[in-house]
Amino acid sequence: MEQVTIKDIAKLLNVSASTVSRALKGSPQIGEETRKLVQETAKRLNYQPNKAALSLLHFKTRTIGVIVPNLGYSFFSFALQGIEDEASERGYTVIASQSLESEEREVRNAIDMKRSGVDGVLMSLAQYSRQLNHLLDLQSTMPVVLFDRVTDNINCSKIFVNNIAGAFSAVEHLIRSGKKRIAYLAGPEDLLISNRRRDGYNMALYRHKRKVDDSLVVHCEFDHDHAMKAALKLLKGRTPPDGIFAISDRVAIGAISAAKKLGLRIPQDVAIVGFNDEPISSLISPSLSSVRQPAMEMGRMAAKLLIDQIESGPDFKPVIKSYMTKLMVRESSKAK
Amino acid sequence: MEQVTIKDIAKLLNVSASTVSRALKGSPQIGEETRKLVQETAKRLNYQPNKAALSLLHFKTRTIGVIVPNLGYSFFSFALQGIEDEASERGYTVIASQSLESEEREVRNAIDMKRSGVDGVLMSLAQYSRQLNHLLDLQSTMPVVLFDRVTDNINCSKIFVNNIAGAFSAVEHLIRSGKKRIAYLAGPEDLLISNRRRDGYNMALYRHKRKVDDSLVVHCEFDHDHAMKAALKLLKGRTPPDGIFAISDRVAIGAISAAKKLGLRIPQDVAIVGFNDEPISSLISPSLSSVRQPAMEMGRMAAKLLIDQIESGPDFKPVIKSYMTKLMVRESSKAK
DNA sequence: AAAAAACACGCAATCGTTTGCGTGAAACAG
DNA sequence: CTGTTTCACGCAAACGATTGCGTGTTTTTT
Repeated sequence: MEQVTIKDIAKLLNVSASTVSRALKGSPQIGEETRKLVQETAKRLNYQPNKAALSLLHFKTRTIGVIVPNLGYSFFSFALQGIEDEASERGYTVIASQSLESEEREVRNAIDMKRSGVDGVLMSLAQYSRQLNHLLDLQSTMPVVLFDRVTDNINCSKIFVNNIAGAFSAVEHLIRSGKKRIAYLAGPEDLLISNRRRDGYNMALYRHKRKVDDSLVVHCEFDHDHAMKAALKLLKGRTPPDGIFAISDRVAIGAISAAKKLGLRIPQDVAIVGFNDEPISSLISPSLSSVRQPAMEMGRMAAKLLIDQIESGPDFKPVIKSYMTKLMVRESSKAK
Repeated sequence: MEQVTIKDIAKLLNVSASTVSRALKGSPQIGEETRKLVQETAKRLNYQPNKAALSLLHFKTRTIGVIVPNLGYSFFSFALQGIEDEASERGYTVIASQSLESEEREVRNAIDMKRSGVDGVLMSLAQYSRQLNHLLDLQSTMPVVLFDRVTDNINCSKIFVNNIAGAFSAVEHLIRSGKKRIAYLAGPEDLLISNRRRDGYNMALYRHKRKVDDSLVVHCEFDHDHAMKAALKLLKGRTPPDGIFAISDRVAIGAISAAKKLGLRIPQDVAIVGFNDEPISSLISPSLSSVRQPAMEMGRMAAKLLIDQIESGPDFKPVIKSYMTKLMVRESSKAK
């Protein structure tokens, strides 16, 4: 019931607490017999070192914090899975929280993390995070690693996918399916991943000698309603697109809604490709083509980098790591 | 940078650590002047009490654990939001983990929680949890509260929706829409929420003087493929249903896929109603009718009960609380 | 003016674990 | 037989915060 302490073992075996502590760590200072006896007793009593005592001693909690926009986005819940796996293997505990795309909440979460005494924080920025003071503040106290929604304005380890290549593959696929006017349904104007994907979009057009038409790039927020309105505006224009590349699956689904509302056939009249490959995307109708990211793997790597940095001291230099995406072609963009 | 301790303040003001501690808590034992001086200095230096030291002293970590099947299910990510809000307000930290519907993982998570020294655990059972030893074990050490996926075999506080009434409203709605043969696409055989919803299903049929046909109740797992196969079997039977009530939205979406595969019109040939009201349900086509649960509120209440119990000692008696659902009627079941 | 009460604060132990230093006993060398 | 290592372990301090008890000073009471 109550936790077994080192003192309990010491009393039981008539040795001192120091001896027990050293025996458990296999210190050569302790005799063979005593060591075995202690180790066996510890196992028998199911001894678990008291975390609070260790924290107090080492100023380390062996806990990492995770702040993501929304765990309901399956990209993040998969990433969290990878984070938990890596952390658990290395003896760390994870505390996770959601910013719900709100900067205020993100700041509050960051403060909470600091107060909880985590050893480091893993973060994916909220859509509206502009002030990065809370991040800088956090970083002055402990290691911080960014993943997925990163920013150039912070110098730290970062994990993300090759957004340029991912967008390139999606747009090239639309071009090869015979689409002539391809739009990009982008995220907020200064969101890095949105602009990187725009670079990929532009590159694909350039490579295939299409001219870039800025009126085909429309910014919207990550929710369904904004996305649908933005798509409606595009599709009702004078020269509507016949292909849409969307920054996320949720935005792509907004575009599908818009197309259906206008009576357009997908993919004949307008083909649509999303990003993230949410599980739901293969289930809706028409099933949605999407760019898949290795979410779990990215989460695991982010956690690995963070823990490496925590354990390696201050002379750790930031690592930037990008992953390749994979285009999943489905009905929403299939050439007949 | 480094955390300010009570000793730093003491040294700075030339008083003892005891005085600082007492002054910060407003003890009457300390003189007016000293108290104010200490409190101001503490604020100025941004003093934060060291959690590890407090844990060591009180055997409390002010941390609660959460184990849910999958944070990618929006019900759980919403519930987690409520949990985090309540916990944060009361000065608790939350560590969350996912069982991914696997009992083995659930057990591992429970062990991790115990080792992390949480003060209590909030849990929603994995689909396949049968052995409840890990739960009993956990409960022998600390308070445990179950929510949503509960079981009768553990005596503790529980939070869930009125599954009977929720199912009743869904099935009654199908009956009133003129459907004659209504099937129930259930979850695993011995899952409590599945059986409660079946009770509601039966009640609605009984109330409207329909006879219950056991061949219309089919069990399946919570993923899309199992659901689709089960629905196909139902719909290809000799006397197929013209209405389907599914245990979850994901299962309902499986049923929609099945219906589309068979060329059936929704809702004319077969109407479909799900459970959980995931955000995606209103976006797909046809939009899915669903029974909504107040997820955030439930999470908040579960956290409140858990923390109450943690803080109230061993004479706490379990509280069972159920919430009402709300039927959201959409295209998949709309009577023309 | 002496005794008693009130006040304001410090000392030291405590929680569990680690670790530098010290110590008694056995083993060994000369 | 004495001096020096080596071995195997214990003592005590430290990490930060709390709290019962003690103590010196001031104020009040008689």
